[in-house]
Amino acid sequence: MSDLSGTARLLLGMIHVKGRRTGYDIKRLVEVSTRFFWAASPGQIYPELKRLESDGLLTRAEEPHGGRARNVYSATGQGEQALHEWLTESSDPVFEMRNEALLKLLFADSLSTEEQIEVVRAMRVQHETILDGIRKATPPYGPDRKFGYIAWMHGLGLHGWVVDWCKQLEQDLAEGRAPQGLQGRDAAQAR
Amino acid sequence: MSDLSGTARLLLGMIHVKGRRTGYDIKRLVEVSTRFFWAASPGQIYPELKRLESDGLLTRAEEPHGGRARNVYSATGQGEQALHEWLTESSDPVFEMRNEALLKLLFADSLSTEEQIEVVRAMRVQHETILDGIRKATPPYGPDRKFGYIAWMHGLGLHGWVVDWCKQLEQDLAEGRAPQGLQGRDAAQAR
DNA sequence: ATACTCATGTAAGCTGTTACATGATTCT
DNA sequence: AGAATCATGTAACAGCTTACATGAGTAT
Repeated sequence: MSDLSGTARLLLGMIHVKGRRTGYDIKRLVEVSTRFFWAASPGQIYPELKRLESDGLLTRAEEPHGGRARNVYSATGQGEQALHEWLTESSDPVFEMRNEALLKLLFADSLSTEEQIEVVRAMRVQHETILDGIRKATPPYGPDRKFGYIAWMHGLGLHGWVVDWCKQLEQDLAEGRAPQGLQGRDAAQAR
Repeated sequence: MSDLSGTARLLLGMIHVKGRRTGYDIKRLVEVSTRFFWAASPGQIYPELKRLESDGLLTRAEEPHGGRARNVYSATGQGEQALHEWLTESSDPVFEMRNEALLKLLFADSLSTEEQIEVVRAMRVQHETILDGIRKATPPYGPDRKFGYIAWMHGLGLHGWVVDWCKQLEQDLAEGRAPQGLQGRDAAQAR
């Protein structure tokens, strides 16, 4: 299994697909691309870049812009190798979710119908906001970056699905209909 | 905003919908229900139960079973109130995801087609496994626990969607077809 | 007898966020 | 002149997992 930290995977991957970058570049890239499925804060990015340099996976070039310091990192052969090992390793990938709206929903039986609908509405709005964030980040990926586009489409599809699910539930709750209506639809869909 | 910790929300909610429980009960409930969207380990559950007791949100009853210690926790009025406040508060709920397979996919352009397909396959298998876990936990929720059923259906639908998405992508990659085929389908779906 | 489940907890350590600190450059 | 952006970092803290430790009851 790969001994790269989560942040290291992100950094090596970013530098691999985007070319030599500064910590600040990567911070911005994360904000518009991986944020919703692999977050990283500056407090992690900068120290991890240093660590990867001292481990020989990255090299650093000082390229100040005027009097402003600037460290541009590139992958070494060892770094590229570590990246490829991680990408092709067969241990199961991390998948974690923290979904507070869904947790509220799980405990929502004793709420009033209005309060229940409000929980679902908040959940929908949240995923609509994420959807907007993804749409804004229209991937500049050409034919050489097919997978940037694929990952982007995945985000649209996934959060779009959730938004539709919420809308359906909001309707069912508002019309006092038991969400058995969901049963047929989703059971078939989820098979 | 609620000052309850993430684990506190889970514990109060569980005790609210399931009635008085031990830490061990809750640990098992988490394993079969919230695990995939709100995890909690024993190392968090036991200390947090104590904390909630000393904060007056839970009461503890010692009910040893033979020589085996057993602490059964119930919600106090204050605890129920804190739960209701959390459920109805309007600050945006936590939503976080960590999806390593998707991160790999984002960086997969330089892999061979076989390696690319393997990444997607691993992703699919992972969500199929989660789907199995959810299905096994068939919710015993009656008409008084409608939302247990709703949350369960959400899990089936969501992970089912991902599995279908992976299958489609696997096919497209295997057939050398550019996943433009996805474009029409998902763009419409995601609207 | 042995293994599994019930039951409770602690300690070490890793990961990650938030907030802060600093200062230069560029845009309005 | 002032605000926003570029650019790098640190320190304190919160959250969570893993591994360990302990022991009683129950099923095979």
